[in-house]
Amino acid sequence: MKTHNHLLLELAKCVVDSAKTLGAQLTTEAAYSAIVEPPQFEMGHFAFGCFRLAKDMKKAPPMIATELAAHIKTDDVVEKVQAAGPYLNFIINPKAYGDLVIKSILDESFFGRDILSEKPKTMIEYSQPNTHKVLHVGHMRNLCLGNALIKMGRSIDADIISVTYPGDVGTHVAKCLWYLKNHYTRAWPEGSAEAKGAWLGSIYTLATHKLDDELGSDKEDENRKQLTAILKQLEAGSGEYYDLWRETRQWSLKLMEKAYAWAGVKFDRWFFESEVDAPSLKFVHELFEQGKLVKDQGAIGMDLSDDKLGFCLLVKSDGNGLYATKDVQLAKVKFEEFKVKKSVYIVDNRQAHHFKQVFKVLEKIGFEQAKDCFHLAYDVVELPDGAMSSRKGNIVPLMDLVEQMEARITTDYLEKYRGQWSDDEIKETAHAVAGGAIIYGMVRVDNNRKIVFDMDEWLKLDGETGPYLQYANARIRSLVEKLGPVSSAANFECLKNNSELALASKLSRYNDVIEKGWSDLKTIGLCSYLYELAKLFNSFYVECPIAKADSEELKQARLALAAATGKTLERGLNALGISAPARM
RNA sequence: GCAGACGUAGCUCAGCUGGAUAGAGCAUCCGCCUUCUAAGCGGACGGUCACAGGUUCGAAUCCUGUCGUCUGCGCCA
Repeated sequence: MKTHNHLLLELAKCVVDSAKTLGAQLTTEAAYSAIVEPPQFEMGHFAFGCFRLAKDMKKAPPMIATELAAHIKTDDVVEKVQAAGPYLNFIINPKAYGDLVIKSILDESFFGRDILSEKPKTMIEYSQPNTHKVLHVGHMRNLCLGNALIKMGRSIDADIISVTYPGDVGTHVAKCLWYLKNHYTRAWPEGSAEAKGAWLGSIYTLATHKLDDELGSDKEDENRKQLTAILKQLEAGSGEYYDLWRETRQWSLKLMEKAYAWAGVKFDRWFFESEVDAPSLKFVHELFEQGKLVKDQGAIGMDLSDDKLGFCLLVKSDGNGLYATKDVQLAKVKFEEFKVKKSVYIVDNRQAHHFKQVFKVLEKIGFEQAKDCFHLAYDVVELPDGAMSSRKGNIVPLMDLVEQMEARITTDYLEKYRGQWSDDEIKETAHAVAGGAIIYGMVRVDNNRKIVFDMDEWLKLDGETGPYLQYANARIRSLVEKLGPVSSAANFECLKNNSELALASKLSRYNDVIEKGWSDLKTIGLCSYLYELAKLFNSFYVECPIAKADSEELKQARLALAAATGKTLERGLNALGISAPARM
């Protein structure tokens, strides 16, 4: 493990030295990783729990803590050390916060530290929306989660390729085109491609309704025949439906691009289902000929019942492939063409069984990278009245949410600046704040927990929200602008107030949080951290005036602390995919 | 039936590779803008951590079982 936190490293060395005088062996790494934060800051800024040492030393932890404390001298880093039960509590010298934390944040060396011990080439696949369907808030969770993880990873120099995998072929496309051509009587809309993309989603909904309604009627048979004929044309790559597909597909993709642009998401590579479709069948047939797959009831697949995964179907009895077929092919491309070592799939948890099967198949056909394939499952977004479905007609289209959010932010908060700020800035700020609210809302909940999307709740911007973090940052920007320039040569020893020290202490943890978030592939830790940081700042802001500080040196130290907080907040927000407006 | 996820305050959620008195936000109530941005700050109220056993010096956290909710389990994606 890398001991990149300089402050914790100093404390760890202290503990090791002290333990040595007592005759106990302890590695620096072990000491480093055993340092925690006490429940209350007043008790100490950091603490070392003596439970591990208790076994080696054959003494009770409180006794060890007392003995360790007696052998630690205070210095530029440790201002005070005291045993409290089984813990050794450290109070850090403000000078150390200045030297080891604030200064390095201000010159940004803090953020450039070498944190990861391993950097395998990692592909992260996320955002797999279907063309010809509605792009709704449910898709936003996947998008925000993937983008945040990639931003976090890249901020500490992880080697990542980001890819998306839109579903541009399949029965859903056929249904949409079928309705459009045969049953849509009104004029097609004019306007932008992305607007037509959104309209296309509504056509798909109409199509499913009609097909459902006619199920069991005399039309059912004819409908099925028409859909099959459409699919044939799409497969053959010619015909009126193929031409229509090419045109309409483009509209949906434009809508996706608009959503991605809004969220600030960029992909290194777009994989389309249509491009892996044919090769996947070819590949699976090769595997069958090599004897790696079996035929059963006219279909081809792999029997995984020994692994308690059932039968993985790869070619249907009608000769067509399935979802799993394409995923096997796509994985092959990822391994062979992109040479990835690790492969992460961000897909909702209903696909857990599917991916277990796919990864097992990959392993059995000889891809040893299969063991480094990981399905990052997350639970879905629901509405208060249940799961989102076009059938129930309870879908919140993504851009509806965005527009409502931006409108609300403008009227409630930004209109007062009209005339004072440019119209562009108001618009950009509304965009940034809406992004903060939506993205933070999506990534602050742990992956395996369902999100119930309640529009009214989301439009409120108090409490633990993205805008709360952005607001703290905007306050800092304003402070620095009014009271700057910021000097990192300030005398930090005059920071004595706990609200100053707690803030500095929290700053020191930033890299630890990012590292853990990336290694766990979770965003929640960073969300909580930034919220706590902003909260500590807001308390500090109220308790510790900067402009009217008792002395010039205190003013400078506080200003530097505030500026360092701002840099960290901005950095952290960006690592979640959230932008930090200069004022709001 | 089998498998997986979840069950913590009225509501939404943190905390979970065992460790100090279980924490936030929302809602409700009480304070704070002539002073650096009130999208803010301070305080009050609110909990048999689903239940029952077990492991341990110590369990919301680990194990087993029960109950409840959700999801998945061969020709959809």
